[in-house]
Amino acid sequence: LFSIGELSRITGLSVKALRLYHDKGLLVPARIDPSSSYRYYDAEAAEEGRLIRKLRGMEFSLEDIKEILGARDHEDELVDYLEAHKDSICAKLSHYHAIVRSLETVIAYEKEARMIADNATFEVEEKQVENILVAALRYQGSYADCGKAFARIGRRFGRYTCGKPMNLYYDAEYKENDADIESCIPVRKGTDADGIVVRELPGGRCVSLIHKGTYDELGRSYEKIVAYVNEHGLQVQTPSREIYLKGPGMLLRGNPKNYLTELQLLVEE
Amino acid sequence: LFSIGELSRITGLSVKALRLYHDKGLLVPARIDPSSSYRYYDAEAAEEGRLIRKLRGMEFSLEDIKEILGARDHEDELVDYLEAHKDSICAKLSHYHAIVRSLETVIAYEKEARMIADNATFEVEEKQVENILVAALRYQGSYADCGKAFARIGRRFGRYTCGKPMNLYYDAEYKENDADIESCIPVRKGTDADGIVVRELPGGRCVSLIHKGTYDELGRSYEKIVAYVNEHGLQVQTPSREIYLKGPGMLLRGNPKNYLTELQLLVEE
DNA sequence: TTGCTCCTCACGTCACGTGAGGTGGC
DNA sequence: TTGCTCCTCACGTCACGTGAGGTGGC
Repeated sequence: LFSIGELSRITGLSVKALRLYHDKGLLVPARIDPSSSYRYYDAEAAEEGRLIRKLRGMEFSLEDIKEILGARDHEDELVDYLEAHKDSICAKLSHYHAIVRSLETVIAYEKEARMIADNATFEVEEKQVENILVAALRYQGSYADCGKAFARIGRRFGRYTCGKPMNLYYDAEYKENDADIESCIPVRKGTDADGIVVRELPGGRCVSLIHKGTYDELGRSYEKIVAYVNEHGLQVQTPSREIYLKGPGMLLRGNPKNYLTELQLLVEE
Repeated sequence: LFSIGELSRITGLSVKALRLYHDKGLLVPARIDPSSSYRYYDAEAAEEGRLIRKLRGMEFSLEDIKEILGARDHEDELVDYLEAHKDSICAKLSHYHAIVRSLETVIAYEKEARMIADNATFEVEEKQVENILVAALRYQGSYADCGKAFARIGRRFGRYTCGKPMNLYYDAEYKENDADIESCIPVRKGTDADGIVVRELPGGRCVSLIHKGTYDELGRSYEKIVAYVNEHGLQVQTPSREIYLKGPGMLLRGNPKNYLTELQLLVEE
């Protein structure tokens, strides 16, 4: 016969657990010393204990285990238990998969933003931009409306997106309200749907400046980029672009001081 | 301002949860009516609530969430939290994967046994058996020793096994002790190791009987098969084979009355 | 008065872990 | 006496859910 401590070492179950299993009638000692109340277990209990440990390792509840031990002899029932349990574990698996995927998305977004911030000069630069395919929604409104627009595009084209969201501004000057805005998200493919147009934005020579900070302060960066354009006698095309490299994420809002926005003015070659 | 019920509907969090979050300082009402103690929340709280719900959906603990909300502005910290959490979820994923795999193994074993039982006639039959590659351990001992032998082979060749374990008996008559036994498990491939020999068992014409029940009762089935052999004037080869189609599984012992054991006597063509 | 929303305790869940305080034999 | 193993409460964990019993305004 084994004392509780010995059984614990044999089975790998804690003494506390063994006492609990006794209380619950899962694993009952062969003998209990009447004077000391010491529990003594037999070899069969050791086997049972090992089995219980395996089942606990598979996250069966104590209640389930009791049923399984009780239904020892009826194998169809056992298989049903196992299958039901397998299904519930599979459900957890896909749940955790989904969590990992969204965590990875968020982490990748943050790391990319860090990369961009580390490599940016925050000075006006000239560069070539490629043609890009986007899903686009054009409307009259204020900057504040673009959140809803991006959400709407995201819902339709979420699985095809392949770049940062951007706004195109068609007005020559800044307008608080009733601005002519086109909100775009780059996509790999897609067809027009729900008022959203899939089209190719033409690339070309462009003047670019990455702005770091809140959107309120964008004006200063616009000043800088316009000054550059004038200084170099460049001919600016409409629309201008604002690319939201890092903004309030889908999950975390982040610190607005770290928001990154690229201003792009396409110019005549 | 929203009442707690309204906020609950907006955020999808239960009223009980919202009260708890208030107690824990996670989501504090904008105003508390002094006379009625009613909680009133503002629009910002609604945003917070939605965020908390997302984070809870990702199985962050309330404590984690408090830290995350507190570290809102320090993005490196946030990313660290997310990555740590991702790692812990990935650990769970692989744990659950392992559980599903072992459940599937057990379920498949039970279902196969059911299939065999359903298709078996439990009468003596003649058939051809193929050559099979096995990992084999030969020893002098009693039937009771074969459990250890199979365990030892399983440890070495577990990943290559592709069939039911079997014993070969080299003695002409039954011996309780000091029997000459070879315990084998079919394998896809493998090389000799640890005293275990990988070799090909020759096939051929054989007389077979599937025995249902405990091992104690095997004698009766042996009687039956020997009677058949004699009746048909067949020449039996040594060793005889016992194939354990269904026995005490690795997890569940099952009902010994449902154990299935195939007796095979190879005979001269 | 009835129905609705809100309130505050207090207790339950699940499988133990963590003491506290005590016993019994070497 | 000290150290070890065992015992029995009682309480904590985590994020709520489930009442019970009561309030306040329509």
